[in-house]
Amino acid sequence: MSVSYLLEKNTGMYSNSMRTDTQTLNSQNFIQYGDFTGYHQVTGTSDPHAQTPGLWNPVYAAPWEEWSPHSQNACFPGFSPGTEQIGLNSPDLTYIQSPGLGTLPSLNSPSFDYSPDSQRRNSFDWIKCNSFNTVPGGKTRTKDKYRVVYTDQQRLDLEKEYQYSRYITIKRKTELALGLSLSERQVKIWFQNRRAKERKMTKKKLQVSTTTHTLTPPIMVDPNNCTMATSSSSSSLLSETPSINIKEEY
DNA sequence: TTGTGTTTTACGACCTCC
DNA sequence: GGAGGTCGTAAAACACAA
Repeated sequence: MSVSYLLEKNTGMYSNSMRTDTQTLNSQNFIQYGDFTGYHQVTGTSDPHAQTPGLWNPVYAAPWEEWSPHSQNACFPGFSPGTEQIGLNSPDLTYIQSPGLGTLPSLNSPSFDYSPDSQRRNSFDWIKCNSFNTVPGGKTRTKDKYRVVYTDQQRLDLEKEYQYSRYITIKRKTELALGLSLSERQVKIWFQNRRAKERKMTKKKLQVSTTTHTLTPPIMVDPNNCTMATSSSSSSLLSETPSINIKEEY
C-alpha cells in the first residue's frame, strides 16, 4: 500500500467530506427545503466540455489531500470548536470558486449561519471526526463508517462528465476533482459506482425482458387471458427499448 | 412517526495491464 | 509493484407507504 494512498485516504477523503457539508450548508448558494439534505445549490451549471484549458481555477481549489491529516481543520476545515476561524493559512479558502460551483462565500462571512438541522449534522460530523482522530492508524472506516452526500452541483457535473465518457481520463479526473472540491479518489470511485449502477440497471431490464418473454407463451395459450396477455406483453416490450439504447452506448 | 425498501458513498478483495 | 478495473458489500441517506 502506497503512502500516497494512505495520505489521500486520511486527508483527502475525510477532510473533504466535511468540507462538502459546510459548502452545502451555505445559505447564499442553496435553497433550504424542509430537510437538511434538501439544500440545493442554485448557481449556474458548468459544461465540462465547453471549457477552455485551465477552466478549473486551481487558485480556488487547493487539493484537499494537502491538508494535515490529524488537525481538526482537516476534519472540518474552516471551523473548529472554540476557535471558529479558518484553519488553513491559505487565503484561497476565503472564496471557493469553480465554474460549476460558483462563488462560495467564506466560512467566516456573516452569512455563514447554522440552521437547526445543520447544527445537528455538524455535531454528528464532529463526533465522527474525533473518533477518527483518536484512532491513529486504525481501521476506522469500517467501524465508524460514514458517507457524505454530494451536492446537487457535484452530482450534476459528475453525471455530465459520465454522459460524455464512461471512463474518465486522468487529466479530466484531476480537473473535475479540483473543480468540484472532491478528491481524485472520490471522483474515481464515483465513476466506478456509476458504471456499476448502469450495469445493474441494464441487467435488471434484461431480466425483466427475459421474464416477459418466458412468461408470455403460457399466457398466450390461455384462452381466457388471450387479449390481455397480448396487450401487456407488447407494452412491456416497448418499455424495454431504453435498455437497448443504454447497451448501444457502449 | 415508524418501518421498510432503495439509492448513494465508500471500502476490501481480487484481477488485469503496463 | 502500482494504478485502476469489476464485484460484492456495509452503512448512511433518502423515499414512501402504513
